Amino acid sequence: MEQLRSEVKRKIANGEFNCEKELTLSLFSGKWKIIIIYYLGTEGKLRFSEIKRLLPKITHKVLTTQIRELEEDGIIHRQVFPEVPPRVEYSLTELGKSLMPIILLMEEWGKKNIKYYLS
Amino acid sequence: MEQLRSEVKRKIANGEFNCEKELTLSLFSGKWKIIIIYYLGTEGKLRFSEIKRLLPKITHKVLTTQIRELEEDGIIHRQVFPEVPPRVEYSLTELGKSLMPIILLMEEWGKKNIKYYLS
DNA sequence: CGGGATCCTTTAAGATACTG
DNA sequence: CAGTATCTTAAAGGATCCCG
Repeated sequence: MEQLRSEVKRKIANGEFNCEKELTLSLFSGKWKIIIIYYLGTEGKLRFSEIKRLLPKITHKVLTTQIRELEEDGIIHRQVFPEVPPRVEYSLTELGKSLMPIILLMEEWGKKNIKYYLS
Repeated sequence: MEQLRSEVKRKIANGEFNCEKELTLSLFSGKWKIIIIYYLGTEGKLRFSEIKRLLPKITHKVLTTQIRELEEDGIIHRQVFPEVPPRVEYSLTELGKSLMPIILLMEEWGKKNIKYYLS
């Protein structure tokens, strides 16, 4: 993997994590990150506008930020096609793909236990 | 389980979750929550001051807040012993215990992949 | 189409002091 | 010992506008 210039790296360097699970959790910490990773994991690759369509309530700028951070953390890969208008496709890196079991477990837990939070 | 008056419940009611994994993730979302749940999961039960000792950098007030939210979300149980000075013991509820596999998977992922974020 | 810059608002977290 | 109240700070998120 190429060199990362990520927040995670900075937090490790500054001793801001108490343990490794906090590192993992920090990768999901952003209002839309887990669902972006999930969609890329199930769809394979998606264009910027396709992700945007899947998340109608996210704003353009926020999607850009979330994607950029995931990229800096080595979770997603960005491929630019030099066309006009530009086309950009996103996909999970191998590291990103390895997060899928965690996400699926969270999905499963949520489906099973949401009943405790209803009404 | 007794009635919950939690943030999660409110977010469900307001349609703030896109999917069930976001519900699950929200339970961990607080700077110290995952490690508090983890310690209670491994230690069984802990007093307020014991948790505080395990997390030297947390402030008194923030610990109170994190604990209170976890309690409202049905993740931890609070038992007060009517003594002077007061003694309060915290432990995971069954719902809280069921989160442990997710946390352990995150811990494992972090230990395995932290190398990508070092140097 | 995808992205960056600026400004504003909201929320979480931290500091501090006080209480039964 | 455990908890509450108030104030301040910092960061995330969101609105809007402009650009190749």
